Amino acid sequence: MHTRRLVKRSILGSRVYAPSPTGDGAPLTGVVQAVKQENRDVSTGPLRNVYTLLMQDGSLKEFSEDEIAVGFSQTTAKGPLKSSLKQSFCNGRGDGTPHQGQNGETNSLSPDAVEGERAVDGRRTGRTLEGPERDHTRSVSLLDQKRKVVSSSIDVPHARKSEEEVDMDKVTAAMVLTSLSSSPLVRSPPVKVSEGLNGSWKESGVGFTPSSYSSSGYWSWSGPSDQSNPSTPSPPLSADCFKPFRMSNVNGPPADDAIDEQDGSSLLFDEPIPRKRKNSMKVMFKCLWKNCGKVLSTAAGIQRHIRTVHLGRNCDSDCSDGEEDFYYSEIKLNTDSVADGLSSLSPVSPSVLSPISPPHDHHRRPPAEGSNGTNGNKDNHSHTHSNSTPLSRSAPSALYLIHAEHAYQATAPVTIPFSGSGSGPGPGSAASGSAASGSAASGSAASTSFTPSSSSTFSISWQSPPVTFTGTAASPTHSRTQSFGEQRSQTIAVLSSPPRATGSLSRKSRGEGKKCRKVYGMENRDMWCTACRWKKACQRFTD
DNA sequence: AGTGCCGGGGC
DNA sequence: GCCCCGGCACT
Repeated sequence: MHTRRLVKRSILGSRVYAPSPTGDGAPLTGVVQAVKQENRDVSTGPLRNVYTLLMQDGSLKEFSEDEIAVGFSQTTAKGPLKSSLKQSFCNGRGDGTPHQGQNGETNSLSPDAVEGERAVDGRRTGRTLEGPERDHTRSVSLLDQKRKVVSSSIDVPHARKSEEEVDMDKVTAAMVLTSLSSSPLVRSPPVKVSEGLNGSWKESGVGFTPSSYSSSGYWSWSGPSDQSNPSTPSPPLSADCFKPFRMSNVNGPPADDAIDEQDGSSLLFDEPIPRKRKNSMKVMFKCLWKNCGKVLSTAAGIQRHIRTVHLGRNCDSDCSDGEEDFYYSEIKLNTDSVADGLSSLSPVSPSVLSPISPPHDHHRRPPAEGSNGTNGNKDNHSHTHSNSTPLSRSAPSALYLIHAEHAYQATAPVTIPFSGSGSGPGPGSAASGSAASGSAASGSAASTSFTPSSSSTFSISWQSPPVTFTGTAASPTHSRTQSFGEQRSQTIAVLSSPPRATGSLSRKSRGEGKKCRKVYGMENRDMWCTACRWKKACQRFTD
């Protein structure tokens, strides 16, 4: 039913026979390029459709509906031509169902109808590109005109589009618009799709014709209802096909920017939107710029971000030299499994995911101990502090937005090392690093960062130097099984909680060096440093 | 148990 | 600020 209606209203692109201007009786073949109505302002008399035909010689001529030999509307249909068309069309549909006479209006009237169909489509799409200016103006007018033509001369319900169809129209339009503007690479394949489409889709009962957008102003295709069927031929992605829509943009349903921001990334796949959505895959683009980590859903967006924010270029993408490409990476997400992917994506950094190793006392003080800042070990303190700074800077900004739940975990020393290149060992080695913590004199260096395996792109560089932290004493295995959120919280606690917030629990381990007591003994207590005498941290033999 | 040292109190 | 001490953590 559906396709039949669509076919009914297919006018543009149809090959018709027109009377020879010389009047010698030899008909000329032309392709309908536009339809308009005459006598529009005349209240009396019926409206008359005038068809602009692209003749074989390339010229454009206008003919009234009475003049051309085609089954348009209710006008005359030349017997043999009509029957020929009808026959071929029925064959094309593959259902043999008898059709109403006006069905033939869409199709070529030439004897080689089947071939003609493709030829017409190919020509039509080609034509729309060959004369941009002309086609632009024409396309704009076509939409309006066609709407009227349909309503006035063809008995077709106006409101044929379901909401799903409208949505699909938007999706398709968005997809095409983005494909046109994002990457030239995606242009070529869709053309092939379109070419094959003219055969296969029609044969499967799908009528994708220019008129399908005429009644509503949207481009659309009317395919099988189950768009999700992977085996379903792709909807027309041809840039050629959609160029008129883009140029005309009468109703302008899709906003370019909005689409670019939302679905543009999807066009990096050579897959139609429906299939991609079925896979629930989403591509995000992460800014790799230091201190940034911004994640956007579109390449254009991230490029714009990099260009404007990091490269300091305010110009449009035209003046881009492609340098932005080096500063972002693509992240593929399974939107099903990563339900909170977006929320967790930005904050997650290798530092967050680093394994935690318990403190060891081969050193009198773990390097991070200096964060206490009360033992007079200024070097340690400042060192740790300076280490934390790059971490903070290099971490995604969203890190600071994480609320530190489970802050209580940040009660014991922990080392959170990670490699700056982000190429550190994966989860498995993280576990090994934790296991080796007992013997790792430089445990922080031996420990490894935890790179989430869910996405390979997490291994991108975060431009952070190795750093040792004092923080949570959760067991290594715990940290391995933690959810990202927990790990984030843990890191936040590390970054934000005062070193001594938990009092004695964060008490630094006892120094192993000689102290006044040992050196001088109880007998010579007067020789002790003041701190030792006062049972404070020795200030003479600091380690 | 010995030791380091934090927190606190008295002066 | 000086001095001392209780008490905890660690070895």
